[in-house]
Amino acid sequence: MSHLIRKLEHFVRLSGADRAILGRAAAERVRNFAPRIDIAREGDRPRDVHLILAGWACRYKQLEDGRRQIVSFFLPGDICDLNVFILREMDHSIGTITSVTIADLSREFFDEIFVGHPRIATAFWWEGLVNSAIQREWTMSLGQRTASERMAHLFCEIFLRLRLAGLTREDSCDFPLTQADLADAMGLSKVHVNRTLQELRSAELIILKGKILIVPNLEQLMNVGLFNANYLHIDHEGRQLDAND
Amino acid sequence: MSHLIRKLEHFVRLSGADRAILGRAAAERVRNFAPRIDIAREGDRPRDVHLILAGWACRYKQLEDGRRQIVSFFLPGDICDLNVFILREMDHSIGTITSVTIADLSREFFDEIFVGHPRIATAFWWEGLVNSAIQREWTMSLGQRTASERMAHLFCEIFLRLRLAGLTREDSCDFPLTQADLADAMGLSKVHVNRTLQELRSAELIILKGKILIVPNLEQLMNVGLFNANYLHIDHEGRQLDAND
DNA sequence: CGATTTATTGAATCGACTCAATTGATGTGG
DNA sequence: CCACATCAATTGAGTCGATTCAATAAATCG
Repeated sequence: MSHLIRKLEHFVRLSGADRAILGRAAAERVRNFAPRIDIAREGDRPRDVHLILAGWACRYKQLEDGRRQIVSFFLPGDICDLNVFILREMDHSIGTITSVTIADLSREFFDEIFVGHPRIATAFWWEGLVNSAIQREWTMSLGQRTASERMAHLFCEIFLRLRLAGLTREDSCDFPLTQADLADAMGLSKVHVNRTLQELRSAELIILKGKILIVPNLEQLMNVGLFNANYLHIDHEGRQLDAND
Repeated sequence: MSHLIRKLEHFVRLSGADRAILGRAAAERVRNFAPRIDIAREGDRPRDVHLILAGWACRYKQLEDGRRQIVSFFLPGDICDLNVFILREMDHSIGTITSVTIADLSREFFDEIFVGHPRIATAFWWEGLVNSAIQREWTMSLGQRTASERMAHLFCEIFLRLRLAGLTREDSCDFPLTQADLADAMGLSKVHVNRTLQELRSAELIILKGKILIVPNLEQLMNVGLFNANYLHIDHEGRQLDAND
């Protein structure tokens, strides 16, 4: 939960009461999943909105012949689409990467938020808009960036998103993705991911070993990935809505 | 306006009053744009939510070195992100393809909808969720589909979206995109788009000439594009919210 | 510790790209 | 309404980024 609050507070400052409501909602229906398990499958009826409390997960889609694309990653503090439950069926699957803890948030919780807690509501809107922007940026990456630019870009994005959630050290963070995961996310073959990683490593842009990523020089990596952080909208803009305590 | 209503009614049946409200909102602040003009630019402060009344537009992003990616198309009846105005600046540009007529919808209009008109609010939510799903599907296309699959898929998507808005004849529709537009949208070179089109044409999957697209056999085209319409969520699911008149 | 997954390397191939030139449309002003 | 200018579409040839297939090395896990 703290990861969500930490993230949202980059946009809107919440009151103690706001934080308490979020804390309660996230403590109610908590579930744990093993690594490499589906939380939801394409075709399922969406019931609740999931909040990731701990661990990494992803959305993915698959073609009949097995080709698989990871369309987004869920990091701690991320929420899947607000209001999904108005749809009849999932158009994609959600699977875990590591072991994952989620909280299921009910329709009623959101009804309550949207009528009585405008600051949280605004923060949720912001979260959703940023997720859309991330999806657009992935479209950009897949369409225009070369393999190494694309990888560098993804490393920047994940590093910054983790930092917002308070999940980085100085210049390092956990990084549990396998090269196969990276391949599925970047639309590249495993072999080429491997070679591209070697390239980034020998340029001393990243150190990636034992599920830990070190970014010695973020600015440099951003340059290589043609990374512009504007799409993450990390400006404290909700000021007019700030709580006073 | 009628295109928006027509589209939304695939999900929620609206009342006469609902339709009237939408009609009024869309008549208030109407603007016209010439073809190949920017409606909004990356970096601008977002002021209003735009509703496309007529014509085709697109969102696009550009890298410093000029590489350009169209990340989505706007067709008549489409709305750009709800609540964009809470963000400080645009992370992408919006440009016209043809001449375009838009209506600017204000913050106040949405406040009114979300408190007093739950059916419209639900329909807007649905619209937004479908747009997210479309963006994910583009990620899938760019990451996994081959050039010809990708093109076939796009033709299917556009044809179906236009049909929802009431903008197709039997098996044909307007199609004002140039091969350069297609290239920017599909992450391919112009030359390769040209060759891929020839391939689809000689397989008699499409007839594309003079800005008119004919799809002689949609089912066949869907097979080639590995197209599954589930992501458009065109099931009349909001039934419980239907108006009675 | 063996078993399985993950990472690495080499070689051959192919899909898509670039460059460059040509043909065909479209549109505008005189 | 034609002539010219511009933009859009097409074709050919050579190249390159990324792929596939296959084998090996290194981690990780029960």
